[in-house]
Amino acid sequence: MSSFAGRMKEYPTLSLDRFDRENLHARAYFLSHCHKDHMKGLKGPLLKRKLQFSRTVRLYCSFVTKELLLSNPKYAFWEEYIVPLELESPTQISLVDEASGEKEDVVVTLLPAGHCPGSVMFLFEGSQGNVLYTGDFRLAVGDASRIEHLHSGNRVKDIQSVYLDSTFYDPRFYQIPTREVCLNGISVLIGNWISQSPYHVVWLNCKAAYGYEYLFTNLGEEFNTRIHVNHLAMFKKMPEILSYVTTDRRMQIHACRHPKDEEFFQGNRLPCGCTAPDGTPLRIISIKPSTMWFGERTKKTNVIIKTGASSFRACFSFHSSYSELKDFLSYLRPVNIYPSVIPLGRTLTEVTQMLKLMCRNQSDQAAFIYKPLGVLKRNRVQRPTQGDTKHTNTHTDNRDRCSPQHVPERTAPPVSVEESLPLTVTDTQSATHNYVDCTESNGEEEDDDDEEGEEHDRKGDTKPTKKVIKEGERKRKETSNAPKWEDFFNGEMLSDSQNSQSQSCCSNTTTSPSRMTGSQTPELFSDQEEETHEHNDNFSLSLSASLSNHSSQNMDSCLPDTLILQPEQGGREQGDVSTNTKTESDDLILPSELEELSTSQASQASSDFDIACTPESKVPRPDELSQLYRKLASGEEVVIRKGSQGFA
DNA sequence: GCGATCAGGT
DNA sequence: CACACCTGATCGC
Repeated sequence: MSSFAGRMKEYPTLSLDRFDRENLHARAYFLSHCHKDHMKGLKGPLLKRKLQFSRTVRLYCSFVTKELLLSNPKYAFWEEYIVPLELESPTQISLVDEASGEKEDVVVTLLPAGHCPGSVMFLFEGSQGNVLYTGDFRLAVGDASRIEHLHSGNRVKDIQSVYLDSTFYDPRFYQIPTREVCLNGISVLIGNWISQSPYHVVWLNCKAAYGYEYLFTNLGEEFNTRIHVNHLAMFKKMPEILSYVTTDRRMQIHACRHPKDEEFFQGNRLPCGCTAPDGTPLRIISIKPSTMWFGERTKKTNVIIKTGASSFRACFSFHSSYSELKDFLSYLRPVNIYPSVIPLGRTLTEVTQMLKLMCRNQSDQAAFIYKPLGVLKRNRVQRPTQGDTKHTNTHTDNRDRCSPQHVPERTAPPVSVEESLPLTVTDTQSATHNYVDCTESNGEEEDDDDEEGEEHDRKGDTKPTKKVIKEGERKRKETSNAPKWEDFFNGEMLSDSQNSQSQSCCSNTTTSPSRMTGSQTPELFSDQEEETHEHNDNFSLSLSASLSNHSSQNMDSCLPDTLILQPEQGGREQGDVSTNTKTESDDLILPSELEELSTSQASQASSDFDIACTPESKVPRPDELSQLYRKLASGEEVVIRKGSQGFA
């Protein structure tokens, strides 16, 4: 939860995501997204009063955030004070002190944050340097390089400070399966259930917060259905969402919530009722999206975990993992990094210390510390990235992004045109008009033209950036001026790299915890019921969450995600569980287990790092192995390194 | 009576 | 595995 006080050192006259206390005196407000912990004071009477007496104070946010905010009557009074801005459209804002008339200009650019619909990061460029406030965000490894406005020409902008969503800035949260991987796991689980009969339904036990919408849209698309939800009104101007949700409860996928007594409706009860219109009892499984993370030494990332007879937890994260954050920061290399969240069990000092390592003047040190991991992991996988899931494009270069040493001094790898994000000239103009409206002044649309062009990347050289963008804009799907929740999806589309890098250390195996080699970290895999349940095959499947384009389960197919579904137990609550949806079952387990074993073996079972082999050594090939076996069997002398156990 | 804050729950 | 949110108790105005 954000503990950001609302103000940045460089531009203390504006406030972000906090609207109480000192922030009451701000000259401009910014709301990164519509979550309550970023809206403190936003409906306060003091602020309301201030607005009524002010001619210049406005709230800046994305169109989608505006829409969501105003859908709540408590914030309706903001309507005339909100200035929605297009994504990726640098907009000059005058910060006016109404008492003295003193004025300071700053250029703000909204960047997609991938956290929830409408969520953005704010890039400020002005006399005090370039400052990035991330709000809450989830970007995948490599995404920073695709954000046009973080670049100037082919270089990374000189960022003075980053105000960071540090929710998971802790090695504990080293890895969180990518959005696509998680989505895929959920899809498989749902597909296997609802295909059994029209009475098999799924309840997505989502929190009352924005951020699950992409789940709904993707599932809706995949299963050609709508998701049952309680309210639609907030999405009325967002057809991309609206077309996948409904208040009709005769759906097989639900994300509805009961107004009260949530605990009563846990497990396999459906908030909107447990029987079909014709009276037939529904067969319900519940899926609770929740964050799951994995240590750096962990190969497996089970995106689905069974937590009860008919309940599951599915991996889902609104925030970037530790490795994603490190990638982001090592790409930008800001001078300062300020955490806006203190991860549980840590102190501000600790986090600040850790973040220092990612700051520019510490860069050598950071590289020294982290380089080995990146190098080793990267080297292991040679195959090109497998693009995965329907929303992913392939970017074979992503893997490189992983390691700090690939971050150029200050020059960014050129962002290819097709990867760049859109900015239409009209966007910019309309945004500028917004600005003009609220602080009477120059109506000219070129605010950046006459910037001092010297000092290379320093502040506000938006001009070159714009030029680059113009080339790229064609390639992107049309962006209209209409309010669109793509603010969010843009973020989504950025993360097309997926499976490759953030999990480059993984092999695609499916094993139960008990079968794991000693090197694993067992606590991560204590899948609640897993060990206690015997497989009764009623609903047992064990497969990769990313089935689509992994025809074979090669050792180096770097898909880590393993979907572990345990058999449906007895099912008396559901009345049953007739079925046998044993899909790709046990036969699949074996080969991968073997792989798992031999892989661990090769790395001496000490960790999941891709520890480099002894220079002369290599992983034995099958034929070599059988030869080895023969020798062993015949009693021939074979040199065996300490710790090797032979292949079971 | 209202808002802010905290504890406790999901 | 924690997120974002809700409710209810308490306190101050």
